[in-house]
Amino acid sequence: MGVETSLWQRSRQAAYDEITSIAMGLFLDQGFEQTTIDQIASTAGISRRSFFRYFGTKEDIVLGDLASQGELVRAALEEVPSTVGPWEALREALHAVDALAIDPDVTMKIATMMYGTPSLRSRSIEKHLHWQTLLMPDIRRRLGIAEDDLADPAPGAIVASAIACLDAAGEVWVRGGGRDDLATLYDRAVSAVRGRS
Amino acid sequence: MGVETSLWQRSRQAAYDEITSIAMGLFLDQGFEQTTIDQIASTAGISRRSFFRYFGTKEDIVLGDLASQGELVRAALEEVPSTVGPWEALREALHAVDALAIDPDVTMKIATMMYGTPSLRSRSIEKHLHWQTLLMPDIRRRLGIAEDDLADPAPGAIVASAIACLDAAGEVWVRGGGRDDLATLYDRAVSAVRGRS
DNA sequence: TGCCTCATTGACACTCGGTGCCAGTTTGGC
DNA sequence: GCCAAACTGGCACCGAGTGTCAATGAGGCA
Repeated sequence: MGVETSLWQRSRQAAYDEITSIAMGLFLDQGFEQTTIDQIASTAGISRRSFFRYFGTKEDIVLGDLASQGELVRAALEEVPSTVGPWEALREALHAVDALAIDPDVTMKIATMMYGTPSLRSRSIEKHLHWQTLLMPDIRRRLGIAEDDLADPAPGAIVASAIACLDAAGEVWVRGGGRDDLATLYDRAVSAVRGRS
Repeated sequence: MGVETSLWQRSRQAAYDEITSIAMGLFLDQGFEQTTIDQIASTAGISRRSFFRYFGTKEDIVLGDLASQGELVRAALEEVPSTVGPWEALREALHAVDALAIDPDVTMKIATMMYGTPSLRSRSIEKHLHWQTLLMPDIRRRLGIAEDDLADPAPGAIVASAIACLDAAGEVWVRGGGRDDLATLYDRAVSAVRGRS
């Protein structure tokens, strides 16, 4: 019962958004590692301690959405009819993320920063690992493997490979300055992996 | 000129090995995150500061070898005749790592720790990412792609997928308590990814 | 044997990310 | 207008990692 988004939740969200945008500005301006949390907090006008009530880690400012995006991909994946094969289904599902790219210029800057900052890169991999666990059950189902059969490496391997393809495509996309289309690069990566020309 | 392994280098190596073994003992005993560097240092009878002259990070104690193993795999990969396709060649090359497993019991414990400790897991993935850059040139050659053509996501995708398969296989191997053969699991993962049966 | 040199070492101080705790303040509900 | 619950800021604290510097110890050389 009651409204889902209480007044409190909304103002909290507003603060969250503002901190994010301020921090992002600092990151893009002077680099991720060169920006300290004290700086972010004081710029945002909050205490250092309060910052950690909004974000668990510094990396979460950049990657915070990634966790929820994982849920999004999972939802999209389960929308795909169960007759569709794993690869095709994953292709569909991963397109859900694609739809979020708002400003391509900013996206490019963030992506460049991510590929160039070790701690960010490693955290993003961790998040992708989490995607893997989210998507695996569905793929396992598509392969006709029992829910509780954890002895088959196939589902994990397929999901991990698909994500690896996305990653490889992303890297080329960044290196190319965003000239190519990410979806096209992804398809090319997948067909290379699967052997089909 | 002169002997490669000076007396000094050798004693340093001995100290390195001893610290590693002491730290590993503590890790396996009380967990990675529960073990502090101060504890390692004092147990090993060195100062905290000296510890960081042997290891850049805490994770490097566990994963230090992984970097050099990457070189090993690269060397093994380049041994494989250039007529052999990328997947088969990678299969051969990755077996080079397999040969290092000395004590299967200890290997199992370390692997379990690695898959169960977030920071270790992400660091190990980072190292694997480094493998990727090492192995890509050879695979690019095998695919008949020009050295300077970086616009094709294929080589990176294939290498990353192969490593992802190894990772997925490793996870299942650990979960299964080492009952299955890692090489077999890897093969199964790869064939699942490539669509063959 | 004694000296010179240079790498290694330990100690101290410091930065930065992250957490636990507590007391004060704001906010929503009644 | 009051009460309880949640938010806030400040403080102390921990652990990882780095810079600096003085002391020490071993090897080379006369």
